[in-house]
Amino acid sequence: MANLHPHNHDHCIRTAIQRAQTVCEQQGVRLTPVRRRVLELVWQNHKPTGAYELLPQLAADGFNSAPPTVYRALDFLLEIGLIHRISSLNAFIGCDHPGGQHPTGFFICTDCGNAAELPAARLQAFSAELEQVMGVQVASSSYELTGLCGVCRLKP
Amino acid sequence: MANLHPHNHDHCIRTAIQRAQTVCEQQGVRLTPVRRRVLELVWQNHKPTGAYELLPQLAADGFNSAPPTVYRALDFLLEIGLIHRISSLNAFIGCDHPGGQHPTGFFICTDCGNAAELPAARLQAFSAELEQVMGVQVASSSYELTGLCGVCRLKP
DNA sequence: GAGAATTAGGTTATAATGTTGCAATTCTAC
DNA sequence: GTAGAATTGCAACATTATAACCTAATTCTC
Repeated sequence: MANLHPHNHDHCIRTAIQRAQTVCEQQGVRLTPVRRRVLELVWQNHKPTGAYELLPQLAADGFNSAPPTVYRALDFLLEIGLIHRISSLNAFIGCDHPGGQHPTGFFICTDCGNAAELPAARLQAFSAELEQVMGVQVASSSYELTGLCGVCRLKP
Repeated sequence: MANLHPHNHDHCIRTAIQRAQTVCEQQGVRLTPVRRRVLELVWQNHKPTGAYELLPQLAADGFNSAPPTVYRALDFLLEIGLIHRISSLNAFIGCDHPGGQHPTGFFICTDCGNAAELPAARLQAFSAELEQVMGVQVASSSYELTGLCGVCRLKP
């Protein structure tokens, strides 16, 4: 729930970038300037962010800013698990704990707009339970919840 | 898993429409010709169906077929829980067990394209578990899984 | 049953989101 | 340093969804 509460924002971004670099080195892929900048922007917004919101932000930095540029960067980041896509919002958000492939899951507060990643272990367990019960073989999954977060539910 | 296996298709559609009529009467809303036809088409396709796929199908029946017509009908059907929206596919599919509001959840086979609704009770339980653990209040939820269904995973 | 209020549908245009195809450039490995 | 691969630039286009405004149908109230 860390990201539903106030916190040191710059720190978030910096560590996210550092982790990204590590992951990219490990996987032998390139964190190019556009890709890095897109990742920074996604973390900077710190809320689910649409691809088209990133375009002007990229342009402001002197980067090329046509849709394919952003989508290619986002696809790359999705691919190696540095961000997630929240399809009910057509939006993207930084991954809390990149490194391995894990199921996507978010709670999205309808009041403040923040999104908190769901505990991967529980998602994994539930997915396994469903595989069992339904006799299927799960390849990917995404769970999206909306409602009021711990902070907003206590507001007047 | 009923709808991942061969079955009497016309029967599906007929019962879906009958249930829809009941639900609409109960809720005091109108199942107008366009709405009914859209629901029939969604069931007829029997796979997640995009709004724009419905347009020519509606046109063939002599109905008006502009995007707003279809979206209005789909919104109505969503509202009263007769269909679900699968946002990772931008598609719609008939609800197995309409009547009450319940969490949306589907397993989508990447091979045959069929979608099976997840057991609502388990979704409900998992959602409650997450509410507890995360201290949030859930208003809606949608779980979308992909992979191989029981039939397709046994194919060569 | 007349008239007001509500709900539903028709029509046109446009917004928002995402993709394709190809040429130019940059990087990597040898 | 050169061939091949990966990345980016660019222009056009495809898909999905909504806004705005008006007309028609239905329901409600008296």
